[in-house]
Amino acid sequence: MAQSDTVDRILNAAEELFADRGFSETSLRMITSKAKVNLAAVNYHFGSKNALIHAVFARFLTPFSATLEKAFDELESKCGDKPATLDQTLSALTESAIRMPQRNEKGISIFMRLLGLAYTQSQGHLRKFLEQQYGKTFNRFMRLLKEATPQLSAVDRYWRIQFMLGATAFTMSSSDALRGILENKLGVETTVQEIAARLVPFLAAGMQAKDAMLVSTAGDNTSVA
Amino acid sequence: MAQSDTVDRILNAAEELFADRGFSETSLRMITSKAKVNLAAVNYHFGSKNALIHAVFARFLTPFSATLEKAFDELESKCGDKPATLDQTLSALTESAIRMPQRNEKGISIFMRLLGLAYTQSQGHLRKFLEQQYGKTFNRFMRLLKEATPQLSAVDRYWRIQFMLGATAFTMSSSDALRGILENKLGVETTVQEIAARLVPFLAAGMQAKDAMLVSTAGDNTSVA
DNA sequence: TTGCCTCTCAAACGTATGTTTCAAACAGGC
DNA sequence: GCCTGTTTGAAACATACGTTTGAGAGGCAA
Repeated sequence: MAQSDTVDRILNAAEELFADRGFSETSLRMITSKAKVNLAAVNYHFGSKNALIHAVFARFLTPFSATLEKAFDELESKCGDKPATLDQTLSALTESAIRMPQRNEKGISIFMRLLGLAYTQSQGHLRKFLEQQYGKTFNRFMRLLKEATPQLSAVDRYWRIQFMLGATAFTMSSSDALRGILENKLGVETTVQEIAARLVPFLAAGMQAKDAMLVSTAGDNTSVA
Repeated sequence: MAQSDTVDRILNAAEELFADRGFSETSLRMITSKAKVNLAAVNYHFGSKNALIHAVFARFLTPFSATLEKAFDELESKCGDKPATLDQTLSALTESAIRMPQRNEKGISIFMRLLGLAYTQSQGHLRKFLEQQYGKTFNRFMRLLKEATPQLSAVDRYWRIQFMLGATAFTMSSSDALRGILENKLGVETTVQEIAARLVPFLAAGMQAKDAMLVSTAGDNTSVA
């Protein structure tokens, strides 16, 4: 009983503190005092701070990538040999995220912020870990995106995927702060589910925008459907 | 001669290292050794590490916000009492950024990445500094965006602006790396100007996307006007 | 020259970090 | 009971950090 209890308490505390303050700004002493365990417990159970970071991600990402693979399986079998649409592909992603069993009400938002930090904050070891652990699923998602946007040139698709990733990672990485601002300014509360529901149509519209490469400053319209 | 030389070398080194590694991950010793100046020079000339961070931002943002204010002046006088379009507003921004005199070829991309870090990394002091220093210009930009998208609710507009900022900051921040990948994979060269030209229609399409809020996963919807 | 002010330099300071150590407490099988 | 392997605890370790100190170098006016 002692073992798993300590490990979980460390993971819970670390997850929350990392999401709040980033990785380098969170010390092991903050984590262990929040978790009410001894300082040495982290190195005893995980080996190092970096390994703890990996464990925090693995605890969420391993079941999530399994769920996502299943969702992709269903999507592909449902579509037969037709390619899935862009909306279907993006929705498979967001719905898998939302349906994950959550430890508490903040579960998703904490983890979205962590993912954003992982992408933004240049932690070499983390990126390597995520890539070799979950790269396969990520590449499958990219393939689906490609099949869903056959009208785009490879170059256009490449850049627009970067735009999508940017909007997502950036928003999620600061979503707590943004939500706070929104509540103060407009008096509205927003859940992560709602943000995702707003993000998907934004991204889908952007991905399918008509090219306006030749329109420069002086000119006028960019036709958008 | 000694003075300005040291100050500039510190600023140049700090700018590059911050963009590469983030603020907390960059030590004063890294900065001073890259700049080939004494460690104490930072505290002598700037007072503290935080003040150095502010100075790095101010060196770029102060002339940029002046350029931007001028661009907005021209835009508003050109449009008379009609509101400027979304494309015009976004283009005023990107063109002002592109036209800024740059210290070197990496100028823009480095600074875009810094802006992204400032937003993502929870450095309270930085956010306060930027807000009180350049909040006026930022609010003017927000007002233009508001007038350019009267069809959006305040909440929708708020989130979509966050998505735009994310896509922009994220893409620009790593545009050097992304450009390299693109050249290797597809054999195409891309300039920052071309990326901006691709980004603007993507953003404009996203901003003007039809809402799909009622498409929800399981049961409940999230009512937001 | 002398005096003054600005700037540089090497060294040190105090603090916080990740990690290690080793003894004590605890569990379960014999 | 005793023994064995696992887990906790308080303390210390080595290192890196931002910052401060005080001596001295250099330029410039009187």
